[in-house]
Parts: sequence; structure tokens; C-alpha cells
Amino acid sequence: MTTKKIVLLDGNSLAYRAFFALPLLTNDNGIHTNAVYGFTMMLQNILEDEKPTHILVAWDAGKTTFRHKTYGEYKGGRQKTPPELSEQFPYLRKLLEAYNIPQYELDQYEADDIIGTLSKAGDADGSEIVVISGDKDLTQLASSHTTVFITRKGMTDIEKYTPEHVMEKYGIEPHQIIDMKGLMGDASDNIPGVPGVGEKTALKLLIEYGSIENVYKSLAKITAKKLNQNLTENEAQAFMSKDLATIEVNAPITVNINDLAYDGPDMDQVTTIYRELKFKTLLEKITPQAAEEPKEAIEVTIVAELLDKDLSDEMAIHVEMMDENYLTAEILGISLADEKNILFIPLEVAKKSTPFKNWLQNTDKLKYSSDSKAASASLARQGLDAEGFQFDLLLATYIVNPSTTYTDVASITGEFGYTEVEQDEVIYGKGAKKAIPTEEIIADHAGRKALAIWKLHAEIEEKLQDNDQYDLYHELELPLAAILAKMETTGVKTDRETLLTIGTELSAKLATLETTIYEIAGEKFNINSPKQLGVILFEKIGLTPIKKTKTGYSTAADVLEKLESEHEIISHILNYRQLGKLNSTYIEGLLKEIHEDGKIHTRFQQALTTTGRLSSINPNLQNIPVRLEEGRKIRAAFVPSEPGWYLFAADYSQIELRVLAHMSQDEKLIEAFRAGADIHTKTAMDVFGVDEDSVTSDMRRAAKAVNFGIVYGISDYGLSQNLDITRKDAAQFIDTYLSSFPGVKQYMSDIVAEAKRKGYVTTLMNRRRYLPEITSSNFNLRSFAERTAMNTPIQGSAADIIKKAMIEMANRLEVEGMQTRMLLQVHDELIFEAPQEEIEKLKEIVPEVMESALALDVPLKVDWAFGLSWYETK
DNA sequence: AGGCTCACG
DNA sequence: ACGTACGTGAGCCTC
Repeated sequence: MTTKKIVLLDGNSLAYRAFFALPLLTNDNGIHTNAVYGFTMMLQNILEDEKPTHILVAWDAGKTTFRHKTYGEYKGGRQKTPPELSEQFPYLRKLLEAYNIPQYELDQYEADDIIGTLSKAGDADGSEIVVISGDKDLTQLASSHTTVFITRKGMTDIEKYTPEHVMEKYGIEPHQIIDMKGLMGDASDNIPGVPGVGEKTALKLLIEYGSIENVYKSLAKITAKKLNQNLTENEAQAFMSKDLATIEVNAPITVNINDLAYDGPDMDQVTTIYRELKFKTLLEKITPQAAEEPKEAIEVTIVAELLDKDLSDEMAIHVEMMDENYLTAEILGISLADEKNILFIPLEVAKKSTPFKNWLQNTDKLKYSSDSKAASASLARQGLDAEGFQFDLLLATYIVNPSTTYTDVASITGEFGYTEVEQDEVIYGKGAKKAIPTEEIIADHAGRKALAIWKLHAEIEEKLQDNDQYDLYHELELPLAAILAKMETTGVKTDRETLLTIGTELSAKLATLETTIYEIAGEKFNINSPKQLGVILFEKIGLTPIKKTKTGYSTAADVLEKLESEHEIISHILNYRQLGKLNSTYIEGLLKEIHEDGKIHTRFQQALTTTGRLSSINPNLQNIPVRLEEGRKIRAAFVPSEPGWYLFAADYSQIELRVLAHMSQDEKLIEAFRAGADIHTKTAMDVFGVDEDSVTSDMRRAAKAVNFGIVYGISDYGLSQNLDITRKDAAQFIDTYLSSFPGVKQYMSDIVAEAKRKGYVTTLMNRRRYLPEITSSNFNLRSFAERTAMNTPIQGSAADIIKKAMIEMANRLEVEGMQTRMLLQVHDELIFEAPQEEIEKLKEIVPEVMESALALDVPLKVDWAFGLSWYETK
């Protein structure tokens, strides 16, 4: 007969070990995975190294065990299992099922006892046994047939306890481990032992006397007075402790060795779970075939001439480019896919093909795209008008979970377990090695992308339906993508001369400031280096550092402002910083971004922020200076692109606080907005308990800060920093505010509770953000998630509203047959360019459309202005 | 590549 | 006891 190789794992102990050994990993679905990950890594190694014929994972069953009858305090004082770990147990169980690994638990017994009983049985029939745990107590089971593996620091680092190793390490036999525990106790299990006896003393006694029983028989020989006294006084406790530490090897288990036979995992199930948990490295490890296997060959037809019959009513479409900036990148070709065909259309063929152009602009021909905004904007540059986008992979997956960071087709589809698309890097190379491959390779790559979209769209659309987010996706984000593509393509005319003039002035001022600063400092240094500046200010000049950063002294503006009265250099540095920022980011930065058409074409990222806002890149036109006059002048460079035209800007007044009023249903807040009150003044009246005429500008400023704080998810610390007051005063402020606006107070606690219950929060249009850390036992992580729970519905709903307004505004301009063009969105503001004769109409329709975008229980209010540059729209 | 700083809503 | 206000992007410095 062949010898069995039996592996017995202590499930709870290993899960705990993994949990505390690894950082608290969270996957995109908000599930903590570190314990499952560590456990699985360890398991995988064991399966490979030990090749067991039989295997079992034993679990502790419930709270009480037979040991509690002996000693009620057994395992007392233990921290409650962190929720981040508890939530992982179901996944562990599922994973083990997929591995076809039997699991067993027994009421009133611990995993140790199950393992002990089975190892004894296995020992008896001569099998080779490996016991694996994170708990050294189990080393008592080591024998000629049984090796005990104890995990060290990481999960894969293992210490193997044979009887020889136990002897070598402790100088005792495995069966004496319980005597050792009896004497020294075990804090983690709350086993008392004998006071004053630690590992050293316990081992000394055991090496000399062999067992607790013999220690007590020889008590007279123990001359150390204190030790003798402790032993004498705690005899019963010592025996009880030994008893508690003794693993039961005759537990009434209902499994036998034969039940543990192991035939290997169900790879399909394992793969599914790995995917669900996003275990990338493990996926590759267990399915090296899948990772390394050449992709399944596909047949892509490179078309020389496109015919009507090639183009069907529904097709996936992907515009292949090598660079991510689709506003400047060269189009390498267009791929199409449906049930029957995969086509690759070289750009020149596409541009000449009437059937293709007709199909492309036909809204009845439904297009399933990877990124419809990139597709339509890039095609528009080639004079190709694309309409009828029915699916957008990027947007759809963003709506399902805005926290996901993937933006490329290979990664996104990979998340759905589809691995037939190569990473762009593999095809094009990176860095200096980046190069255009052959047309065949491009066609294959682009074809795979189209095919992936074709195969996956239904599954993703179903997710959107399940989440009740299909409308948000299909009626809001998808139409918005087309509008944004137009805005990006249109661009904003930017006057180079204006920027250059401001730049020259700035450079002169900077040069003067630089000289002054060097003179005062007594040496030249890099003012832009926080490190060098820190040395000058806090070491050479000897100013008192107020705040530290990870790497040294903080020299941030709020710190320097506090030091302004201490030394004349500070104001010059602040000034230098401010002007330097304007010069490098806004003058030099923007000049580099002006295209040949004299315009700046930003790109709006529609699938990036976690709240639903847009972001703007290359360059960012959402952070052009406005607060300080010197910076605001930059806005004079943004001008209409046609002679006789104007820029028209409209912004929502207090949209976030209005959203808060609506969502919280706070009566006073609603009433204030309905009455058209100045909300910060009104807040000041309530918080300070004064009438309107008595509100000072400082009171209003403080009230404004509180209102901002409320929107951000208030914290006393944050408010105290902002207002430069004590935390106590800030807390008092918040308290007063929340008693004044009880509806807001209720809303804030409700939304946090809801986030805890559901794991996510939603906006007015059902945008969703998952907040897994809201149940964290880590104060910082949890607090952050709580503030996010308060902020995201507000910021996100405001984003929903302006997005809807943009769609309705675009429609309205079209219906009215106007020439006005939408250019920019800056979170609560829309900027248009318009011929002079349309301005009157805009004054009417822009507020009308924006204010009625979504009906709230408070009115929305829009302010507008127009002028010959962005600077003048104030 | 990551940290710091600072521009915006 | 914990030590941050929410959401972004870009330039510069440092390693």
C-alpha cells in the first residue's frame, strides 16, 4: 500500500495570521482580500511542495468550547474579530470548496482538537502528516510521522517542527510543550500558567524534571524562594493551564482519514473566484496556460474597399491609436466586429468609403465602442462624423464602479475574465522602443478590441440594469460623451500675445524678488525647493517650524503666513511662489498647449473621478486662476474664436448647498433658499444667534467655512485648520450649526448609516460610490470613508445636475438653430462662445435650461456674464 | 516615481 | 487615542 500524505490546516489560525501579516488590501468591489490572499498563497505553496493525497481545513466552531467548562476565562479578553476579517471567511470557505478541499468543524471543539484527533489516527496507520497553523501550541503534535508547519512573519515563510526541531529549539520533547504552556501560560489564549514563570524558567524546570507532575513532586528541591512560592501557591492553576493547552486527540469527530482524499481543485471554479477577488498574480500562477498561452487566433479582414453588405445594424467599433491623446494621435485604423465578421479598415480606406461614412453617421446603425468620446473626436478630425453610439465600454464600467482605475480595453475586459486582448504596450512597446508595427499586427490587435466589446457589452449592460443605473449611463453619460467630444474638438481660442505680455511682467517681478530673497538670506538657493527653503528659514534664519511633512519642514503657504510677521523674507517668498506658479503653470504651460489653430483643446476625462465630476487634462482648464487679481488676468487670454463673438459664462449659485437642502430636507435650509437668502449670512444669523444687520464680515466668513465643512463631511479638526481657531471652538461651532439645522444633522448620520449598511452611497441620479473602508477598525480609514459618504452624494448630485444641463443645453441650441458653442465645463459653470446677436437669447435660455435641469425642493439659481474674454465674464 | 505645493470648484 | 476637511491636475524637486 502507498503511504498517505495528509495535510491538516488550522483554518482560523491561518486566516488570522494572513490578515495581520498583510496590508489591508481591498479590491475594486470593496471586498477586503488580504486574509484570503495570504491564505491562498500559502495553500498554493503547500499543494505544490507537499503534494498531499489527503487534506482538510479545520475550523473553530462558535464561541464556547469544552475548555470553557474548565476555565470560563479561556480566550477571554480577546479583541473581537475585526469586521474586515470576518467578511473574508465566506470567501475562504468558497475558495476551499472550489479547491475541493474538505472542511470540518465540530461544536464545542477547536480546530486544534480536530487536527489532533486526525493526526493521531493518521499516525496510527503510518501515514505522513503535515499540520499547518500559525499557532505554536500545535507543535505538541510533532512526532515521527507528523511535522508541524508554523507560519512565520509572511505567510509563505514556514518553520517546520519535527520532534528533533522541537528538541533543538526548546530542549524538550513535543509532548512536553503542554507542560511548558502549563507553567508559562499563554497570554493570547488567556491561559494563566504560574505567575513569574516565563519560557526560560519553564524550559529549565522541564529539562530538569520532565513534566509539571514531576516538578511538583520535586518541589522541595527548588530552592529559588520566589519561584518555589509561586509554584506552591499556583499548583491548581498550573495543572489547569496544562489541561487547557492540551490538544484533545480523541474528539468525537465524524470524519475519518478516507474522507480527506484530495484529487485536486476544480480549476474553473478556482479561476472564477480568483477573478471575483481580483487575484491577478495567483491567476497567472494557477493558470500559467491562460497567461502565457498564445491568444486564440482570430480572423481579421483588412478591407481595401468597404461594401454596404459588410456593415450591419449593430457592430462593435474601435478606433485604434498609439497615443492616448486622441485629439492629436494618429489614427492607425478602425476595427469593426459583429457576430459574423471582424474587419479592419485602414484610415485612408475609411475616409474614401461612402458606405462607411453613411453607416458611421447613421444613428440607426448602433455602435458599441470602447470609448465613444475618443472615437468621435478622433474621427471628427478626419472629417468623419460618427453617431449612434449605443455602448461605451469605458463609461459603462465607470458607472458600475467609479473607483476602478483601468481605462484601456485589455485591462477592462480582463477584469471580466476576457483575456483575448493584448496590452497596448505589448503591441507597440514603450518608451524609446515604441514603434508602429505592421498593419497585420495592428489589425489583429484592434480587431481583438472590437471583438471583446462585442462579446462583453450585454454582460456589462446587465450589471447596469441590475444596479438601476442604465438610465444614468444611457441617458446621461453616453449623450454627454458626444457633447464633450464636440467641446474638445472646438477648443478655446487663446491669445498668445496676452500670455506673453503677462509672462514678461511676471519674469521681471520674479527676477527682482529672487534678488531680494537672496540678499535677505545672504546666499543663493533654489527657492522652489522646499528642502533648501526649509534649511534657510528654519535653520539659518532660525524661524520656528510650525508643521512638519514626511520629509522635513513644511513650507506650505498657510505655514508661511503664520510666520509672516516674524521675518521680512516670508512675504517675498510667498509672493515669489505665487508669481512663479502663474509663470510656469499658466504662462509657459498654456503657451505649450496652443495648437496650430490658435486654440487650446483640453480633454475632459469622463470616467475618472470617484464622485462623477469631470476632470480636465492637457491642459487642465478647470483650474485657471480666478481668486487673486494677478492670476485672474490670465483669463484675458481666453477669447472668442470668431470676430464679433463673445464668451458667455453661467454658473450655478451654491449648487452643493442647494443639493444638501434637497437631500436632507432640512426645513430651515430649504426655507432659506426659497426665500432667496444669502445662505452664508443666514447661516451666520443662526449660528451666532443675531439678526441680519448684526452679521459682521468675520461672522459671515466663519459661517461660510462651516457651510463648506458641512459639504465636505465636517470634522472639527478640518474646520479649526481652515478658520485657524482651536479644535474645541470648531467643535462648538459645528455643534451649534447642527442644532440649528437638525435636518442636516439627521441626514449626515443617516447617510453614514446607509453607507455602512449597503457598502455604498448614491447620488440623485443613482451614481454609486463604494466605501468599503466605512467598516474599518482603523480610525483614519473609517473617518475618511464617513466624510466621503457625506460628501459624495452632494458633490456627485451636483455633477449629475450640470451634466444633465449640458445635454439639455446642447439640444436647445440645436433646436433653436443657434451658432453658440459650448466650450468648457468647470464643475458648476458652463462657458460658451456666441455671436453678438445670440447673446440676448442666451441670457434667457441658459439660466432657464440650467435651472430646470433637475427639479429639486429648492430652486436652482444661475448667474451669468459675458464679455470679450473669459476675464470679462465676471 | 513620489512628495510637496498650489491652482480651481 | 486617532490626526483630515471633499474632488481634481500640473510643475518642480529629489531620489
